[in-house]
Amino acid sequence: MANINEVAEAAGVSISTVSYALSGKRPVAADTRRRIEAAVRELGYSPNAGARMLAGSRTQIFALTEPLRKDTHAPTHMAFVLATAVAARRHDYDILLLTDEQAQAGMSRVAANGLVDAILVLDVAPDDARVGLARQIATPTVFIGIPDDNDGLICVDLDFEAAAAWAVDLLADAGHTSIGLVGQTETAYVKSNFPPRVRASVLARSADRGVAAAYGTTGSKHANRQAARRTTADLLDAGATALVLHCADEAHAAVLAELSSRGLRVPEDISLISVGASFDTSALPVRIDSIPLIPEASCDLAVELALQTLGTDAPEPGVRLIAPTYSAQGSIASPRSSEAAAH
Amino acid sequence: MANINEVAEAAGVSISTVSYALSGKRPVAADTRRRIEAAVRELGYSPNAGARMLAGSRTQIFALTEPLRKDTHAPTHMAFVLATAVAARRHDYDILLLTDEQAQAGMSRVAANGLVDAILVLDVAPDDARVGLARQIATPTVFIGIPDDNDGLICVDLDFEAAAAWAVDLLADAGHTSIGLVGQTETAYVKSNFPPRVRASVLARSADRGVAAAYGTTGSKHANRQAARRTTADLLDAGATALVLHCADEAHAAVLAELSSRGLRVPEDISLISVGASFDTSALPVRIDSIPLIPEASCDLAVELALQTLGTDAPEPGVRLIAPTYSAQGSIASPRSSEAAAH
DNA sequence: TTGAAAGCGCTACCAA
DNA sequence: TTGGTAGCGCTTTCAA
Repeated sequence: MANINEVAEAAGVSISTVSYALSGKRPVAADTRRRIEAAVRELGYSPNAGARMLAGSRTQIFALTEPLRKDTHAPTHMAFVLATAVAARRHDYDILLLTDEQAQAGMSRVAANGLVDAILVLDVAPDDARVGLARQIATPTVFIGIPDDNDGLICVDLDFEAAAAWAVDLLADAGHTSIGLVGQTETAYVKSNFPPRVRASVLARSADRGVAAAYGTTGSKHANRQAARRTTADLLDAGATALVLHCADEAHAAVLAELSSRGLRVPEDISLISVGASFDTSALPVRIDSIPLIPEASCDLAVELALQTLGTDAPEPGVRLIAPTYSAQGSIASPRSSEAAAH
Repeated sequence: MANINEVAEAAGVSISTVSYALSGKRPVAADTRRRIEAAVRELGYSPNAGARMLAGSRTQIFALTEPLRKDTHAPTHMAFVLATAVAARRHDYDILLLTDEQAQAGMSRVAANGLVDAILVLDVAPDDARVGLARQIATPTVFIGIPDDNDGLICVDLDFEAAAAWAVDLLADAGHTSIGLVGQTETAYVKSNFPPRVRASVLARSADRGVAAAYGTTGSKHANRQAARRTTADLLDAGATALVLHCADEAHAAVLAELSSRGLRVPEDISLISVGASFDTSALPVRIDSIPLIPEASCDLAVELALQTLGTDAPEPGVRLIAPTYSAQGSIASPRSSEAAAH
C-alpha cells in the first residue's frame, strides 16, 4: 500500500499538493493534477483510512444499529439495510453493523471511540432503549422509524397514518361500508413502531367516514399462513367487502388463497388494497392496489440528514414523514350490490 | 471525548503507562492501574479508533461482503450476518458491511485503504468473482462457502456432501429403495455453491446404496409454495417412499401440506429428513429429522481463521469442512410393506 | 499555484 | 515498574 509520500515523490510535488489535488479543496494546476493522478493510478494509491480519521474530522463511516430480533421480517429488514448501504456509498460512506444483542453497547462504543460520524437506527421499537442513548451521546443519530418518545430526535419514516387513511378513503369512495384490516403479527404491534400507527389510522379514518372496520393479525411471532387465512375468513364472515392488507408477503398470498377457495373474485366480489408493503406486490398471482413502503425513500433521506448533521447548519430535530404514493392495479371496485343491500 | 493525555494527567502517569495499562502489553503496578482505571471511568475515555488504526497494526474491523441478490433467502442470510457479527464482537472486532452491487469495488477499496484487517465473504457463488480479487489483494480473506475454484483460498463450510450422504444412508438403512430430493430454487443451483453439492452427493450416495433417487426444485427464483407442492407430488407419484428436504422454510411447510392433503402420515407412510436447514425445523407442524446448517459453526470458525491470518502463524490455505450433526425426531421409518412390495 | 510543517491520538521502542 | 518520544499517514494552516 503506497502512501501519500510516494505519490508526491512520483509526481514531483509536495504531499500537501497531493492531498489537495485529491480532495479538491484547493485549486491545483491542470498538469500538476494530471501528474498526480497518473502517480495515484500507477501506485494504486488510496488514502489510509486511519490516518484520515485521525487528521481529518470525518471517518466516512456510519453505524447502523439493528437489534435483529428473532421475529424481525428478514426480507424487509434486508431491504432497509441494503437501501441504507447504497445511499451511504453514494456519499462515500461505509456502513458499520451494530447487531449486538446490546445494540446499545455498540452505540456507546462507537460514539466514544469516534469510529463513526453518525448513527442510523433501524427496527425502531415504540419504547426503544436507543432513544435514551441517542440523547446522551455526542454522535448524531437518525432514527428510521418513530419511537413513541421522539422529542428532540431526528426521525424519518413513511407517513403510515396518511397511507392508511388514504387506503380507507379509496375504499370508502368506492362505496364500501364495511372493511377489514389484515394486520401484522401480534408481536409486531408491541415490538415495532409502525403497525400500531397503521391500525389506529385505519380505525380512525373508518370512523370518520362512517365505515365499519375490523382487524385481525396474521400470526403470533411469525407471519403464518393459517393465521392469515383464518383472519381473512373472520373478516369476510363479519361482512367486510374490502380488505386493507398490512402484512407480510406470505400473508398476502394466504389472503388470496382464502378468497380463491371461497370463489371470490378481485375486485368484483371483494376489493383489496395493500398498505406498507416493502416487497414486490406485482409478483403475487393477483394485482393489488398498493401504497407501498419504499425503503429507499426513508433510507436516502436518513442518510441525507445524517450528512447534514455533520455540516454547518444542522437539521432541526423532528419527525420527517414521507408522503405515501399510490399505485392503482384495479383491485378496488364498488361492493356488489347484493352485498351492499345486505347491510 | 477525552483523550489519552487527559487520562494520563488525571492519573498522574505518562501516556505510555496508560496505553500499557489498557492493552496489558506491559505489567503495571496494581495501584497505578487502579488510578488509571478510575480516570478512564471518570472521563469516559475510549481510545480513538482512528489513532489506533494509524499507530497500531490493527483496525479491529472485518469487512463482510455480501452481494445481496434479489433471490437470496433473507432469513438464512440474516442468520449468517448475525452469527458473524456476534463472533467478531467476541474478539473485539466490528463488521463493516460491503453490500455494493459491486461488492468487488468495496473489497478493493477497503483492502487499499487499510480500513479492515480481514475480509469475510458470504453468499459465495460457484464462479464467484471475489475469488480472483481475494488472490490479488493483500488483505486476508476467508470464504464462508466454497467456490468451484478455491485453490489457495481459505474456505469454511458445512460438509454438505457428508450431510447429504448421511441423510441417504439413514433412509437406505431404514430400507427405502426409492427416495426424492426436494431441492432449492433453480437459481440457487446456479448462483450458490452448496445446492449443487447436496444434490450431487444425494445422487451419488443413492447410486452407491442401490437406491433410486429423483429430485425437483421449489421455484425458479424464490421458493414458492406451488412449486414445492408440485415437486413433492411428482416425487411421490414417481414412487418415492422418503424425501430429503433441502429447501426453504416455506417449502418444508408446503411439502407437509401436500403430504397431509394426500393423507400420508410421517413416518408411517413416508419418511422425511431435512438437510442443511438454517431455520428452526422444530417450529414446523411435524417433527422432522434434521442435519442442519448451523451458521454459528461456520461463522465462528471463519472469524477464528481471520484472526489467525493476522497472527504469526498464518493458517494453511484450504477448505475446512464442518462435520454435520444429526438430530433424530422420529420422521424416518421403514417403508410401508405394501409400497415396498410394489417395487 | 505550491510547499513546509504542525498536529490529530495513539502504539511501541528505547531508556532509566 | 515507569517515562520520553518517534513515528503512523494524513489534513490544513501559514507562508511564499
